[in-house]
Amino acid sequence: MLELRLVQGSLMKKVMESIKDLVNDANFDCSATGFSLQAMDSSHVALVALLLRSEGFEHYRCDRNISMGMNLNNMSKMLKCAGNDDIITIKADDGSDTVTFMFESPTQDKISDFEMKLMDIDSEHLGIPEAEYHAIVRMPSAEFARICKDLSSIGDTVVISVTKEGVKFSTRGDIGTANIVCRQNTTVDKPEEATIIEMNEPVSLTFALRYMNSFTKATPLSSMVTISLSSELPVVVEYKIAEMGYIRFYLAPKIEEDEDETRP
Amino acid sequence: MLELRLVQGSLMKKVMESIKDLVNDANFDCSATGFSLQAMDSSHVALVALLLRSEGFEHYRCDRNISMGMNLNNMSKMLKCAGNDDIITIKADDGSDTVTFMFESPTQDKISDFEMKLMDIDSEHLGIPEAEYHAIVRMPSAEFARICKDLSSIGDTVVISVTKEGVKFSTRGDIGTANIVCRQNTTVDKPEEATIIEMNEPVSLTFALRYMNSFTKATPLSSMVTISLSSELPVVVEYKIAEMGYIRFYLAPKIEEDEDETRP
DNA sequence: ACCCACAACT
DNA sequence: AGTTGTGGGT
Repeated sequence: MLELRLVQGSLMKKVMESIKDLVNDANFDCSATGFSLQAMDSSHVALVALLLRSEGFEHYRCDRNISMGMNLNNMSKMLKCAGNDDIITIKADDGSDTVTFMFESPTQDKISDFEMKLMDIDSEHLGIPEAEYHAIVRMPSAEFARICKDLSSIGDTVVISVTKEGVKFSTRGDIGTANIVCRQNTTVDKPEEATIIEMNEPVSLTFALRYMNSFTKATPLSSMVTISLSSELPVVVEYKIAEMGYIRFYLAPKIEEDEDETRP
Repeated sequence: MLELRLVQGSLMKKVMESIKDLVNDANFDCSATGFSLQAMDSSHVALVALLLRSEGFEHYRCDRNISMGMNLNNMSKMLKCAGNDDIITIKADDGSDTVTFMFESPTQDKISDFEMKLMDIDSEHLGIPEAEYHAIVRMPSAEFARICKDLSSIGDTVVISVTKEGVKFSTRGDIGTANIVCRQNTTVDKPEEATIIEMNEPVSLTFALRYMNSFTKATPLSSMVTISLSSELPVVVEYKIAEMGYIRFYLAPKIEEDEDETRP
């Protein structure tokens, strides 16, 4: 028996909106620890890891670990039927092949329940090792989203370079080039606008903007984003979910090509 | 000679927006009683009945009963040219095959007139008998609209079931099922949020959501909607138009199919 | 009710 | 990538 009650239902709605464009089907794993998901995007390039800790729920009952395969598009359709102020409860009976989403309006005058078929999805659950990163950039999530969007109108990839002065986002395309530099600034009075760089050694890596732009769908979940970079490691783009956990996106860097790609 | 002057012109605009998606051409009937319309939707499944009583107009002159056939899309185009605060006057000369819409801006600084060709439309005017209904649900129109919209993302039809506890809207589709229950609640201090159920006997009927969603286009006309249900009778979805009359939509229930539709 | 932003479609 | 339509916020 599984029963998770989340008073701030809009949070679950936002989580779905963050993931559904990247991943079609995924297993949600429930244990005493919390509600989590790990999945590759449909083209097997990026990886999403979500964690909502049990302590963040108003009620969390999970008798035994279960893995529920869901079509995220369908799940998203149902969650869209919840009001932003609704309380959301996710229920599943043991051995059932369905999951139920229950929405309670704040006044309790409207109670909705939506039942969805679960699916069998085989997914290898990758252990993601904790790693030391060469550089960790923490900046306003809206600013990062704006940068990725802006750069993608010029080029397809972004080079993220971190020095101790700041972080530089660069691209190059048919119509020209673009460089956006964000200086470290720890505005003490406005922590929501700070850009903080922890750097052990300079790093410069190239990523596909298409994926970065998908990741920024999570922007409504947190005002800050953390970007962790190491050469030879996938970048981690993390949005903390207040009081509950995080959503993390992993993306392998592109191997830097020679300047002149046509050279033999 | 016909001359109807309506200071609250936005009301006529809203009326057109409510009907034009459902009905292409219709006769507007004018008599001493008022300005009315009765028409089947283009696929002859639903029926719209509109009444704007003469007393609701600031000036109402209708020398003899006339019926004016109009293309509602074209009429709507013209009415869209009226400002929301404009005074709208509808004029037609005896024997003329045109109708004129005149719009006066609140300051009287701008006077527009639009003339439109009338058309010959043969329509049988159905007498709609007053009926006793098994159940009458009165609820906030915005809530009803939201429910119809939400359910249509899951299924094509809605089962509306009324018991004395409340009214339940259910659907079923490929991705799952949905049930939304609204409890009766007569919040005395907020009559605009009340849900009131008058029930003589329980009733459960099935309707096409496509039509329900068309009906909810009338939501801007009234904060409340009334849904009258009887088995074997068309449902009536009514929006009162303040001080003037109403717009009513009729829709026959779907005959409940056997559980197993493939049975011989 | 109007304006802005995000999402889907071309 | 641009445009149009829809949904949410002020």
